[in-house]
Amino acid sequence: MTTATELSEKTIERLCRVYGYLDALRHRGVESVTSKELAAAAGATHDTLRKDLSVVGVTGFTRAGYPVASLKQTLGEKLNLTRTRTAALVGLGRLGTALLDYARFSENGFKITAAFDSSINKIERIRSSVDIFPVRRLKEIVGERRIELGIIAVPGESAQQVTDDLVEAGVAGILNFSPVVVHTPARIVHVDIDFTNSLRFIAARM
Amino acid sequence: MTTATELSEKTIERLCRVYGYLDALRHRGVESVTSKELAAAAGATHDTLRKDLSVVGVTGFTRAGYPVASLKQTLGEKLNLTRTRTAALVGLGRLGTALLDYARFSENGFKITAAFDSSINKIERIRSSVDIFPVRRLKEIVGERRIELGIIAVPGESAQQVTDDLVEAGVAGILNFSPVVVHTPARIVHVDIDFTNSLRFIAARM
DNA sequence: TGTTGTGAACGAATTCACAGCG
DNA sequence: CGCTGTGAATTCGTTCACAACA
Repeated sequence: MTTATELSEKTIERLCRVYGYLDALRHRGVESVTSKELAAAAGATHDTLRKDLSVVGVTGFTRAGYPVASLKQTLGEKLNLTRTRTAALVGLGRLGTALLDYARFSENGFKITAAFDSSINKIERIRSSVDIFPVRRLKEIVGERRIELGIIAVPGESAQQVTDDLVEAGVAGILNFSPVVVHTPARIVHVDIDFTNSLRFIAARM
Repeated sequence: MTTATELSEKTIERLCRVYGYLDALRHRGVESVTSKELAAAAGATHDTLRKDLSVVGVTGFTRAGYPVASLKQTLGEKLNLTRTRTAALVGLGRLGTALLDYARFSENGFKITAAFDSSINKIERIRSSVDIFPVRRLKEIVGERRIELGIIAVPGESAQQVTDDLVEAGVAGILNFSPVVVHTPARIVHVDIDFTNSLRFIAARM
């Protein structure tokens, strides 16, 4: 049943985007959508996107597009996106606090259930419904609460240390906003997002 | 001289990371570095990274690593990263204001010279050294000031409109933080960063 | 020995081309 | 006719293997 056909990273990324787009369509009351439109929303061609869909077993809609609701449901199951995930946020600088109440996380099944900073000052000052702790309690709290994801918004100097602590505490995934590439054991999935590097990339190509 | 050997996107991305890492090494006073270390900093293997370097003509260091300073210089020239670029920031919500004084931008040759929001309220409230304007003046200001880059931090609903305006005003590159994939003419280089989708991607893989 | 440089082999991903369905 | 589904061809990128150098 669960065809663990090892989806490629690119395929997963595109299908995740499609999933989000289908959600938006559903809210707008749209019932049917073509591969071409989905491709545009995912930033791909329709060939590629249909191939992605066929890889996860979505097939048989050989008429005029895919039904929004059921496709979303199917993708949600295939990508394991139906369950809400808990996350720990580390670093409450400007970016961290912006992420702390980034509404789109909670609207899409990601719930930040603990946040950490090294400055007692900040911990006391920030008003939030999320529990905030000093970073030295990271391993303890993340472990106890069985938090699944780590979101890193600390300076580059401490990013690898925070990564190691999160891994030791048992998270399965890490989203790293610091400007260094962090390293994890192979079983941990992580993504590095470096704003400055994205600007460099753009500058180098223009 | 300028071997426009059409670098691949992956190569550019990695070399940009290397460039940033070399800068950090230089500040730490390190003078020499191996391809292995550069590869780790870029999240790649040393084979791949050496191939990247050879593509931009960096070769001939067949002994014990590359000299930090001169390699940084060379990459800076090859990637066109030596000149400071101006950027316009659109959207001053939580993320936008965080980006407004993200120190790493200015430290790395990117200067936000104008910011825009649709809310007069916010425009008046935010204290910043950057000039802030109502978004309806975007085309006018970006055009006049010949701003090169656009950074989008508005909700998904307005992202494509803002994109179109930026393109019309003449920017050459766009960094889009909204949760939709925006579309531009082929001559414009743009990258879409969708936090929620990155979390989805991680969740789907764990 | 440890490191660079590079052609050759390999593998992955996209695009092409076309059959089939409504 | 427009859309889906999929094998084949092609392009692209990485890894391998090894020579050369210090």
